[in-house]
Amino acid sequence: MSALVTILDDEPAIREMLSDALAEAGFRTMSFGRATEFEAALRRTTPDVCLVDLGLPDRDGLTLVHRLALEQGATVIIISGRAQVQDRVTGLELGADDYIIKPFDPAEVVARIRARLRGRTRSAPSDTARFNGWTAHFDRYALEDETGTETTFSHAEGEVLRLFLESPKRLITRAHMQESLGGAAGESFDRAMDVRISRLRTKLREDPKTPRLIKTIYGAGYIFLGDVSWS
Amino acid sequence: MSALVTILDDEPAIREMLSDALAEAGFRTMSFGRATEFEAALRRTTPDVCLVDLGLPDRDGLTLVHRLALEQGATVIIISGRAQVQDRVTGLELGADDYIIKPFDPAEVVARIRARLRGRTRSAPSDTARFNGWTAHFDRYALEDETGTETTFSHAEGEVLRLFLESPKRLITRAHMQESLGGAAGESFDRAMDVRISRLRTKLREDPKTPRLIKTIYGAGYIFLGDVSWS
DNA sequence: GGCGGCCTGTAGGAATTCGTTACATTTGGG
DNA sequence: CCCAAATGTAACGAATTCCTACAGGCCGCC
Repeated sequence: MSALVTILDDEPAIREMLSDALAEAGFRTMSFGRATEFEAALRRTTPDVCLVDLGLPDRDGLTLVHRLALEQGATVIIISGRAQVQDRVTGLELGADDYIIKPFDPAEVVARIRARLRGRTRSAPSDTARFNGWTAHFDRYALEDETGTETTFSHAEGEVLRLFLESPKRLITRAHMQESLGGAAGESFDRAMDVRISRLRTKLREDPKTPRLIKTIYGAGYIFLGDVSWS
Repeated sequence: MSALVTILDDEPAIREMLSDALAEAGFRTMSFGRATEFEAALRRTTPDVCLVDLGLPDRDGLTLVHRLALEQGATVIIISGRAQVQDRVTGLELGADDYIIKPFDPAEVVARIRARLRGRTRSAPSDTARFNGWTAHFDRYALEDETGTETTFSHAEGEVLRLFLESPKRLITRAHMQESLGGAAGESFDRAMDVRISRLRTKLREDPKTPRLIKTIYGAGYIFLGDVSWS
């Protein structure tokens, strides 16, 4: 599945230029002219990379970047006409992953997006993860207690657990989850996901009232708390 | 443990400028003027980030970048005087994580290194705020008492609380709040905000008669009193 | 083939979140 | 002091999510 890149810029010409170049490079794209539209879309899906113009009419761009990058853990590339070094430094320190100055060449934007996507999967694929006293062995579908007791989990449960462990402390939208789990565009596949998560919560011995590891964000998705280390 | 950054550049002045700036920023540094020295050092240590100048006397820089980035999995930032778009694109496509053009500002180099190190852990850093005996844990949606007792708050309540904590002791107009909370269309969204604040006040155990933290400014908006410190 | 067990999606009711409505209360101007 | 506008809050209801069955499918075993 190709990566999803969002474009947030108030100038239609720039949106079009970017989305053409990105589509030709093989990315899926979504364009927005206003921050509010963009934020509405974020409730339904999780982009792999967000291109954000700082000069927005309806919102302070830097605040948006901060929330995207630090609160939600998204990958953010700022595209801005402000070329001062100080602008770039503050943008990057607020959590942006890259900073591109207008006017730009679409080819460079594509190359920088690819660099960000590449860095994500560089770590060697491994199939055991430790988190908060638990150890998940994906090779033998077993979940190990802190006392060493093992419970097995099914393939479907493992898919959900892996998704959570690969993006801890980040919001995972239902749409993104549905896409990652190969969920056909089923109309009521939501319920199936609910059940998968419910069963996973049971195996993790979560208290339904106060979940410590898998937290529900009403109307948005889920977030996995817990400090994960792969090996 | 601070991160290790290597500098590979044939000009001593640039090496010194970079290593000074990086040391001041809290990194450990190692400088090299020739690729062969650098490669010898690589056999003994693994740097977190490698700064590489392309114009080296004893080796083709791009080949070195390619080997570093793709075969060894290192994080590479190219620093080059070659400013053409095509140079940047090929450098990034050969595996570099970033490309900085000479002349550069050391502050931007530091910011870009930090961005690379930050991107390594996909989990969002914990953001918590302390104020007047309370501790708000936005990552797990919990509000902690001065005695350590925790209450959870919902997503909507968290949005309001975050807005207050980001601008303490400043007037927050209803219009600004409405815009920040995404409520775009609703004309009678005012009531919704009132209710959100009411529920938040209940969780903060505010006495309705004498609010200590969230003060209402009749006809204008709200002010959050209290000394906030983020971490 | 038939039986039983495990996995997994579907269904429907319970529980939660949160905006809306309705009404009480407060504020500030005349 | 009176009134209209602004604000607080309880109660309701729509949307969303959780959970307990239940059914179909797949596999192994007799």
